[in-house]
Order: sequence, then structure tokens, then C-alpha cells
Amino acid sequence: MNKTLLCILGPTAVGKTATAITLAKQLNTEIISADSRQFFKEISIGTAKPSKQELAEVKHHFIGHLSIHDNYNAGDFERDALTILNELFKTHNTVIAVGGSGLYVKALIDGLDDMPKADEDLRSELNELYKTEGILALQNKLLIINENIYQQTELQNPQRVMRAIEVALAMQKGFVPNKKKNPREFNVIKVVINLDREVLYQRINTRVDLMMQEGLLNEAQTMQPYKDNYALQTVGYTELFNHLNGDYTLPKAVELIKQHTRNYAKRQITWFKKEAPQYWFNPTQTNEIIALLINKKPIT
RNA sequence: GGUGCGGUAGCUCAGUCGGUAGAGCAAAAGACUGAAAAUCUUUGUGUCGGGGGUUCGAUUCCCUCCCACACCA
Repeated sequence: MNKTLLCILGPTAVGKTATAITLAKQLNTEIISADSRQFFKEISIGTAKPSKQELAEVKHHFIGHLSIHDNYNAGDFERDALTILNELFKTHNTVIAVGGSGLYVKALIDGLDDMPKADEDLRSELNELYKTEGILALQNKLLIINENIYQQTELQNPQRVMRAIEVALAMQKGFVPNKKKNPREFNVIKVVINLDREVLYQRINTRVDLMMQEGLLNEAQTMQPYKDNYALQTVGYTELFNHLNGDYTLPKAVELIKQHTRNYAKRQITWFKKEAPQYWFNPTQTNEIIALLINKKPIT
């Protein structure tokens, strides 16, 4: 097993894109992006996709391969990314995965269990129930269907309860969850790119201003009719939708985008602390990462 | 200058019929296997504008000053 997937994790705006491109050029390989919002071709400015120039330097996969009208999730990504990855391993010993979406990276590396698929019709029904009758109604529904799952579910979290109902109903219809992991045919090295909190937050603020200069407001305006799509439940867009809606001024919206981006970065860091506590670098330490790749035993 | 309304947590504000206070947001920490840039959990914080008076006790009542806003001149 001499194939290795080098995973570059890190919070938003830390400089993952540039780091990954530098590494990919040195390793003469390609990049699999694991960023749940850069998948969508219609939203580019607010998702900080790699530039045309950057995309020309190194071949990227999963950038703009979907429409905001598509439904897509971590399970779909696992399947699609594995397919591409296995293709790439035919001609490369090392492939790079970059991403800020912890769950998606995890799906690629560890695999998700065999569980029921998302049921959009059921979800709109449950969302309606939640909107009209609140979390208690969801909790009760779950309790009636499957007490066992009820006890394992984070009951204050509406999305979790809805998913639990989805799973419980599928099991009622005969679905048998399979928790067996599929072992991967490749090694994995996970590194986290990070900066001092203060520096990172400053970069976030600056990047949001830059996005506004590049026309984020206009992009959001174009997307406004589809603001309820999952793809547009995204920092940078929701705030501008609310502004266009008349909820607050543009400067206020920009301030909130910065704030919510900082909150998001914080959540990512929390995830990565657990995911890969061993190897943390700053964005310029590409040589150290290469050295790690060569010298260290791969970790999983 | 006059009148009115206000000054309480980093911000927006609630409240205390007198016994030194609390929500939301922010912040910090955390959870997270098909919505994940989503969603959720936990935690603190205060010379209650300054000074004086009444009172056993004032952030609360009274007086005065300062500041902000609105209206009138």
C-alpha cells in the first residue's frame, strides 16, 4: 500500500488553497477539494473558490461541479470522491485533499456507515411540523417510532431529531443499518493549517471586504430567488439576503458576515483539534509538510 | 434656554411596588455519520451615568449635575 492521501485541513481564510497548490506542484499531483460550498458553480465570490489562474496551475476536482439546485451530501461526496481518487491513484502515488468541511473529509477518509438516504419530502414535512408545533412535536414523533434511537439523539437539535426520525422510519420499513467500516486502500496523512487566532480573524475581515469589492452583493442578488436552497444557507449570502430584505443596512450585513465567518472558523478549529491533533502548521510550512510526508509513518 | 424621554453586561435592551440584577446577540469552550459555511450545548461578565438627600438599607424614591436623543423656542 504505497498510495497516500495528504489531507490539508484548516479553518476558512487561513490560506489552504495556496498551500495546497504549492504542495501539489512539488508533488506533481492533483487536488480533491472537500469544501461543501465550493461545489456549487453559481456561487464563487462568497465561497472563496480558487481563482481561474490557480485552477489552471493545478488540476482541482469538485470545484463548481454542482448546481445550487442539486441536492448533495457527505455520502454523495464519499462515493464521488472515492471514484476520482482511485482513478488518480492509478497514475499518482500521492493525492492531495484540501477542505474545511470536516464531515466531508471524514467521509472520504473513514467512510460513512451504510445508513438511509436523505428523504427530501419527509424533511419538508418535518420542517413544517417543527415550524408549527416546535421541537417537542419532533421529539414525541421520534419517541413513538423508536425509543432506542430517541435516547441516543441530541434532542435539542431539530436537524438531528429530524434525521433520527428519517432513520427510524426507514428502519421501520425494513432498512438495516450497517455500521461496518469500509477499509481504505490508501494511507492517510492529515495536517492542519492554522494561524494565531488574532491573525486569522484579521485575514477573515480583510477577505470579506475584498469579496464585497469583487461584487458579492451582486452575486447574492442573483441568488436571492433560491435563498432557501441548502446551498445558500451559507455565510456571506444569508446576511446579504436579509439586508436585501430590509432587515438591516449593508454595513451591518458586512459586519455580520465577518462575525459569522469568525464563528465558523472557530467551529472548524474545534473539529480539527479532535480530527488531527498531531500535525499543525502555518500556511508557509510546505517544506515541513513534505518532510513529514517522506519521513513519518502515515497516520490515520 | 424650555419641555419630554432615556443613561443597567462588549452591543441592544428588560427589571427591581427599596433588600446590590437578567434576556438576546457578541466572546470563550465544546458536540456533531447524508442540511455540516448547517444545527446544537455549556460558561462568565456589571463601581445599574456622577454627587448629595431620605432610609436600617438606594440601581430603584427625592434633589442636583453631566451626557444622549426628540420636540418647542
